[in-house]
Amino acid sequence: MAKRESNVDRVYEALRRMAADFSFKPDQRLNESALSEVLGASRTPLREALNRLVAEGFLTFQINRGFFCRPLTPSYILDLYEARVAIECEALRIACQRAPEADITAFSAYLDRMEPEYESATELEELLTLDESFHNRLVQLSGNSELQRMLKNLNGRIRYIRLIDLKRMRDQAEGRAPGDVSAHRLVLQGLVARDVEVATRALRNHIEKRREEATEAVRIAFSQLYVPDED
Amino acid sequence: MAKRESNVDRVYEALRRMAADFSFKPDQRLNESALSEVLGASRTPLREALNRLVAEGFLTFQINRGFFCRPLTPSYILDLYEARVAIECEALRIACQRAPEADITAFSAYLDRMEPEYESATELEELLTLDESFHNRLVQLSGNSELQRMLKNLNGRIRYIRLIDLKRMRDQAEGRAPGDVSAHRLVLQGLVARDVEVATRALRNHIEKRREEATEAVRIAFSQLYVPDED
DNA sequence: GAATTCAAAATTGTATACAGTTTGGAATTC
DNA sequence: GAATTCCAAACTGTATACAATTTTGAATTC
Repeated sequence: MAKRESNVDRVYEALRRMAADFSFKPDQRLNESALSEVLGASRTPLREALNRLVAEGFLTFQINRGFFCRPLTPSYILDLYEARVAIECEALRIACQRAPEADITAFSAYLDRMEPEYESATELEELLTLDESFHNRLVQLSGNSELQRMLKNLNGRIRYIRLIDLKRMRDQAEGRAPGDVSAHRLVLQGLVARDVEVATRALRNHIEKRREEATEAVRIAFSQLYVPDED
Repeated sequence: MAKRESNVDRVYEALRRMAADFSFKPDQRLNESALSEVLGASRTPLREALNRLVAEGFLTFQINRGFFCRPLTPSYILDLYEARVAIECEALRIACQRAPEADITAFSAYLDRMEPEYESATELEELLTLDESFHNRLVQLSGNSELQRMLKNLNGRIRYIRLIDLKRMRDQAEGRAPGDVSAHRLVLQGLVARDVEVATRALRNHIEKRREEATEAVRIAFSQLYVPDED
């Protein structure tokens, strides 16, 4: 009965969540002693986890000054979404070319099964998890572990941005945030036909549309957040 | 006079090099005490560096059993090269669409300047560095830091494979390993014309051709390396 | 002689101590 | 009162010690 999760893993997960949610303010310096107390671990495992997060792009590091929360700028958001396009469209291309017919059928069935959940989801977190799940499964169809790893990393860093976006959508459209079901259907249609051009065009359009909305949503959220702090 | 490099950075670089060169055997378990002695640092900074390398995909980790060298399988090589296609082709697409004319001109001049070096390079390391440099600069033209980060990571993990490939090429073709100058020129032509389709097709073909050669080279190198070890 | 048990040795996991560096603010200067 | 100096407090960097876990191999069993 070997332990499944190490203490470092636990600390890492907690920190990743805090970094993704911006529980730390952008550019904030992280105090190791305070964090180790909050997380119930000494500085040794804490720093191991922090080093992982730096390598993954969640945090930054300066010698003798420690670890910092990453700032959230429009160009950073653009970079992340463009990277998503790169990863997902290439995965989709590969899937069109060589995913087994059975896997595509299963993917199609998955989308059918999820559609009602999409339509009825009320929690933003739930909606986001469903959306992420669609994209993760799409990349899984490529059978490429590196692309999956990269998408997982991007999703982790983009999650908070998407929540801001979804929140704004819901606030605007009396309580309904769109689930992108139709956009996902378009991608699936291209995949089923194994038409690389049609499928990737649909996916690219979908992600880029989301990027524009998210950038705008973050801009608005920040303009409301960073009101004059001076006295 | 702030120090530029921390001890962890130094240890990290040394370990990354060892991992990339497969100074560790595939799947080998790394002994922390032995490594810390070799690298002249205690286990605390050593483990911080090892955690970074796990996050970057150079090593793997098992709880209570420590750090392991990553095995080098054909499907792993395929994954890495496919990820390169994803990153580089999307970067090229972005560059075609919005790189400043001046940057493209400078890139073209760079290729002109490098061509003689390519032709005269004798060391494999030198040739490889020149080739990596071309691809890095190409992705820089996109202005996307995430894509640059991802390519840097992939290049680090793929370097040893490319060396095996170049070595085999040179051995086969009496002392001349091809510098891919003409393939690079084709990509540049597409970029100068800002023709996304032409440019990305040339780049994709180039990388995929390299992948096939590299996979074969590694297969041969390993069949010679892993001769019957039993007695 | 193959499988099993078990304890010693080796190895990893982490708290802690302390050295080295940075930070913040009081004292000083102009 | 703005700028500068300097020192104490806070914080990071890392060696080390020891606890927890895994590995190894000798002894034992069938």
